[in-house]
Amino acid sequence: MATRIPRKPADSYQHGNLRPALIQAGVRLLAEGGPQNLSLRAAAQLAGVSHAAPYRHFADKEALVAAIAEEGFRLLTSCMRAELATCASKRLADRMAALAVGYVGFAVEHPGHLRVIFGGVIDKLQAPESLKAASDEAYGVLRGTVEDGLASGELRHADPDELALACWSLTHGLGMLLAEKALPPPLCERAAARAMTQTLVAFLMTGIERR
Amino acid sequence: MATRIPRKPADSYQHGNLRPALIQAGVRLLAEGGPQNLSLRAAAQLAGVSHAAPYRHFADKEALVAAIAEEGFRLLTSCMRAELATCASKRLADRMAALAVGYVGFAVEHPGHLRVIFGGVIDKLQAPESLKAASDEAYGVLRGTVEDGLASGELRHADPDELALACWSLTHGLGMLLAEKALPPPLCERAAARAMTQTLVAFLMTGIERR
DNA sequence: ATTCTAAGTAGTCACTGTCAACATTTATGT
DNA sequence: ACATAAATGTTGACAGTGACTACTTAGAAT
Repeated sequence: MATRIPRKPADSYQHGNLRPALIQAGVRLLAEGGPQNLSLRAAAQLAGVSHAAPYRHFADKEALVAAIAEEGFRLLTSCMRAELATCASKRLADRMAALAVGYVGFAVEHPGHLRVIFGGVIDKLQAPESLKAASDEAYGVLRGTVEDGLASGELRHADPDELALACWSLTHGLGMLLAEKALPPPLCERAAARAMTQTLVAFLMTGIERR
Repeated sequence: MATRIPRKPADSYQHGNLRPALIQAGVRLLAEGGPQNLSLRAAAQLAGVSHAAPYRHFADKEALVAAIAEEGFRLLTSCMRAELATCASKRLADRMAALAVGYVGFAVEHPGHLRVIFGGVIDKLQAPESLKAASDEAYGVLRGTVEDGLASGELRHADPDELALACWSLTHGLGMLLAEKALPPPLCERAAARAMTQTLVAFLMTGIERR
């Protein structure tokens, strides 16, 4: 249960990889027990270093949380891009479904990151610039796909931000509910979640496609 | 900023209303600073009692959180019911929009409750029975409306749970994003949020209505 | 009026975030 | 090569927090 996060050299004084190891440990603590389960000391212990070592890499706890959030956004972006890449179809509906599958997959497989990003743990108003950039890039993937759909005439004429928000909301809501296990367990299986995501996105797409 | 929560008698030894006062204080702490900002001691201070007084009313911090969650579900249910009640139309699309407006209104005006319910703060697996009941009742409002729509033929033939989940996901996602201020500020205004909710639900309804 | 009980207080312990002082390893300049 | 600086990690300390126990007080019951 309490697997150590390996340090590079066998048992040297220096860890060699402490920063990423702390992030990884933090994510695990988050995923296992929610926001209150995340402590710098516990993360340090998981990484196999002393309780004050984290301060060589993070100014304070908030900085660690921000780093987790940033990694989360990058992960989210890459999950969406990966699904888009494996989507052979050029149809917008299929591409939107792929995007959503990537998003939901991220939510289910990285609940720790998700909680940090959307659980009120970070103060978005005073977040570092790099975090906002990572966030914008994730939204950009969605926004870009919607714009493609508008350009190709597959989407009905409407405010692109409204269309994007509709997809985002649906997908985000489903992802959150799955990650929080607010839905019946069978639905939380990977395959079931994937199928459900495609079904729900199809519902929405029918509503916003050009007729 | 730190308004005291009033006690019944002027300055008596007994508070008289400590339990609800602590819940109220907890909600405020949650809403202001996220899950890590909630502490029993801070709540006690807001209520104007000593640090151990809460233990006369709550077994531990988790019990306070559970009480907040339960109140949250009841609030959510009543917000949805209230909007449904003021909805004159019998059209399913209008009723679903009203439901969503109630849900989103709850999210925006009670972010503290929302975070407790859906922020991984409580362990849903070992939550008290009353909490599950309150949760089921909230879902029941949505589920009931969907069933009405199926019965009246306004909804296309599909699994009612899938249809309900589509509405729930969209609404929940929008509510979460608004509550977390992940969307541009103008959208977080009450009127703007209401309009956006109606727009997005209309998108979805077009997709799941019978044609 | 006396007594009983619910409600609040004080004190304590373990854990957490944070900082400062010290130690060790690695990198750098000559 | 060697001395020295910078980076990284450790130890120890302090205040704030959750949680528990023992004590005190207000208010109701008899």
